[in-house]
Amino acid sequence: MTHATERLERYLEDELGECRNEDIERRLTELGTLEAAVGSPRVESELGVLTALANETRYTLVRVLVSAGEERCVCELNAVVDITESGLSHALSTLIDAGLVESRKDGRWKKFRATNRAVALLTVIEGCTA
Amino acid sequence: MTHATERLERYLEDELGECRNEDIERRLTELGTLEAAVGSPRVESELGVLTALANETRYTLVRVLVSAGEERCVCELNAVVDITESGLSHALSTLIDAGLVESRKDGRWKKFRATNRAVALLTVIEGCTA
DNA sequence: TGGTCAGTTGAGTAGATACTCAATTAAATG
DNA sequence: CATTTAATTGAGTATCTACTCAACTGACCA
Repeated sequence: MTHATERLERYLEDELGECRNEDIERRLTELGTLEAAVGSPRVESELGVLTALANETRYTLVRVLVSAGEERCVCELNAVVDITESGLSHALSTLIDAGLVESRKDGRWKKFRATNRAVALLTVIEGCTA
Repeated sequence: MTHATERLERYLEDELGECRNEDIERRLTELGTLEAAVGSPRVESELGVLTALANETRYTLVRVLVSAGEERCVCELNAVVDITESGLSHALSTLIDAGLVESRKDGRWKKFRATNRAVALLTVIEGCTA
């Protein structure tokens, strides 16, 4: 029995008054169920969205696009983040992969707009953060 | 005039038909307003929450605590993430700093529970992710 | 059709991050 | 009071990430 399981055993003794092997196994199963409640490809996708947003440059871009409420050209976005053209392109591509922005070619310019997903997320984040 | 501003000038010429200096300045101001719409300490706090969630270990912990719906002991959480006791403690401390979990000492055990903020965020993330 | 321009791509790198290990704290217990 | 135990802290490190630079693609225009 591992160190961690021994500790869980002592904890269950405290909580339940006694602790048989089946009590430990039941609790471990229960915890495993909570963890696996949603499929792992889904968690991967959720983590992808979170990591895309969890960066000052990208978060600023999404915020600007969401509050603009309409599409903006790369050359306009270049004015709001202190980064090279190349870095901006990398950032926007990450955001597209995460489904947070969409893009469209317009003549010689390329325009980006926030997706519904981005709007929903930013609304809640702003709403529930102190 | 910088390279970036020259490009914005050409873009505005395309968009507006003509472009005087005041047109460029107006657009730059408008973009700056979008960016600064919310104070920077607030953005910092939002980014803090996002970076806390944007990690597989911590995201799993929050998900387990949210779906458990009640407090869980460190020794139980140890069973759902493949990490040392020390690593788990670091992770939980990051989550507390971000206001995503709360803790309480109970005898010799320490119990953690998800905050309302965590519940709200996870609900939206799960809801709007494919 | 050669040049310019908007934007992308990929390699390289400095700095950030997520762990582990070892030492430590603080509480319960004998 | 000494020991055990739950959990934390801090230092060290391997890995990851966000950027820059340089080279490139493809569209537009002279």
